[in-house]
Amino acid sequence: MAREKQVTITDIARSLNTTVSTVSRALSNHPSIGVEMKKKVEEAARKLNYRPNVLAANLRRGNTKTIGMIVPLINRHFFANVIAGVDEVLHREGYNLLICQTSESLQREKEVIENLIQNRIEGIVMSLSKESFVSNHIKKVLDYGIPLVQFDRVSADLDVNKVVNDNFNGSYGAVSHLIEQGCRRIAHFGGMFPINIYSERLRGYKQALADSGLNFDNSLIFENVLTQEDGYALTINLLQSDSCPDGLFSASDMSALGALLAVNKYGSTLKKHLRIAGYANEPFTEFTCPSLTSVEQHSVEMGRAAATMLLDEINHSSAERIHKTVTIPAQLFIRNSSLK
Amino acid sequence: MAREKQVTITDIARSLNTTVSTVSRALSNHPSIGVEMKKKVEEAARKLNYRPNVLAANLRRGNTKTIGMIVPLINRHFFANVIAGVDEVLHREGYNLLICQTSESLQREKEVIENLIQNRIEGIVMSLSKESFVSNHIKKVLDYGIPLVQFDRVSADLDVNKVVNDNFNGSYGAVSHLIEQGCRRIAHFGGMFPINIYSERLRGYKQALADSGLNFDNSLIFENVLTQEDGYALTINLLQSDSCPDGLFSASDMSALGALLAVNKYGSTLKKHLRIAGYANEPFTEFTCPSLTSVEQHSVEMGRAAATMLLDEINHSSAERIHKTVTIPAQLFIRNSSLK
DNA sequence: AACATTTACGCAAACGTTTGTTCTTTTATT
DNA sequence: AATAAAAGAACAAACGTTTGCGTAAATGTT
Repeated sequence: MAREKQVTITDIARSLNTTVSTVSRALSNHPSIGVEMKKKVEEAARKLNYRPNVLAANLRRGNTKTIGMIVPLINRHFFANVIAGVDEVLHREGYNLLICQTSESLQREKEVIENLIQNRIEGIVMSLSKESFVSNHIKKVLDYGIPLVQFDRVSADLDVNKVVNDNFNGSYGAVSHLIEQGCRRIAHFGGMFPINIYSERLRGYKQALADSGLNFDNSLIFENVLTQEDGYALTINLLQSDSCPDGLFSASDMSALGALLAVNKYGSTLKKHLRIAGYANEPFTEFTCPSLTSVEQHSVEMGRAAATMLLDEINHSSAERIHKTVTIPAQLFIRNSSLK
Repeated sequence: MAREKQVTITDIARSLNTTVSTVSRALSNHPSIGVEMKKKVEEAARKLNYRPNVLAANLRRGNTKTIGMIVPLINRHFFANVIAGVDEVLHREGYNLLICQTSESLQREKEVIENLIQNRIEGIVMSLSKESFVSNHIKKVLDYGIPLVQFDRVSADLDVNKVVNDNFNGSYGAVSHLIEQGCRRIAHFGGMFPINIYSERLRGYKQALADSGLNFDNSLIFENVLTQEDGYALTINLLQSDSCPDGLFSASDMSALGALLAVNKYGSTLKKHLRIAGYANEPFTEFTCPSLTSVEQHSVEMGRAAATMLLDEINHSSAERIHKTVTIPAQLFIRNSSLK
């Protein structure tokens, strides 16, 4: 508000008895300005403590060098790492990153999208909130001609650039591993199945069972068990039931952790055991007792890939582009929780 | 680049045979515009798929509603949480957050500061990189009249708003706890001592020893032992020495974890034991074997406090302000690693 | 009925740049 | 020495808003 008068190129021009156009070109090292004039301008700029106003520049030339990023929660390990990957390649190319979090709310997602458009960001990389089953608000981005790449939680019904973890194979590998370890009744703690990542993990789970000739028991599949608490409570139930499973593949490390703690606490007294595998390879999985088998998603790499795709679309904006889906391989980290 | 012609208030004005000023005021619900005109403008805006160009608006009215945030690493648990806290209060007040990471490089820190100034952010909340022992580049921010609040790693020699964890008391409490548990020779794994947080933790450590009448052994203090690897290697050395300590207070959970793993592996064969406490209360501390005693820093709360201070300075910009330091209490989480 | 006030809107300048065009001076070409 | 070309710099418009001021018509006051 009470910002003291900015010093502008007009001030520089006046101090040198020249014009703004000359100063502007001098500062951007334009060839048609003499080397002597450039020196003088640079010195005057320094002396006056001048800072270019990039708002004005952006307005004039019609591009902000910034791209918008939308994540459900900024401080989740996974998202923070994707952000880091995105920032890495974007910063290298001179772009700024405007980061917004939706807090898993569709309403907020709509708001931040509007906000980003109005801020004239040049592209968006985003992951959907848990409530985002519709995609009208995403279409607005496309209608406005803004390059978009979705990552992780993506819109199944939208033809846009996407980068996703190979949830199917990640899941398939984890479940196959449990089977190899002797599991015959494997439970699955999933997320909300309409969301692509969770449906894919479920699909991988089913396929692995099928390919091993194990029959599939719907009563062993649980939707929306993603937290430590839910995993803990549900596992206690399972351990007490007569048809207790002997393995668990969880779509979330948190609920896998809950399960692990439940087994630690009640397993021996109930004479039941569960071999467990989780998903996401959260930092703690290495240190639990026993250590937790999990699937690494290479989140930083996902961020890099997303940013690279976006930049590519921004730079080679051939009218109608073909939208690709980049799949980042999943990697199973076998630890003690799943071993015999 | 090939951005299709923007639709502007000029287009709206033309479509209604009125002027841009009327449209502008109508859109911002100015009282001197008739209700009927407002309706027409809003409808035309919707019909034309108009989005205000906030760049232009910002340029004109001389304020961007965005503040800059500078962190060493965006995907560290601690920083990600502070960011979340900052974003929470800033978003609530209608501000955008431009986040930059320095990757612990002073050079990058200088660059992003310049960049933020040039983007005319209205304030900065930042934590220093590990290389930032000088503060000329920070002074530029102040010289330019930009409200600044530093958090966590702050400049000792600068009179600015700060919010810091109570590192002294956090450390003091942890060491006192170790002493209560019977430790008599307590080692300290520290960071780089010129950095305020690490010097404070060292100070708390020394004070706790002194207050318990324990004598202080310089050979038990180690600078810059912050990683799991360093903690692990160093602890093995300690376990093998004849003057092995019986306790360890680490300024980092990572090196505390390394120590814990080293003790797990070699403690029994070497017939040595260490009670351990770390700092930061990283998510994994709860799940290690044994679980790791640590000090919680309330990172989200730090972020909220920092943002609140910043907003306060922005809004009540009385020419010369008194700069405060807000101290967030530390909280000791006692777990098994430190118990007898 | 004459004037004052209010309501609703138009005019034009300003924010700080960038950039196409024009103009003057210097240097090269013949 | 006359002319063409190149170099260096100035002019002015434009980017899309906001906002102070002016003004016509409508309403209120006496």
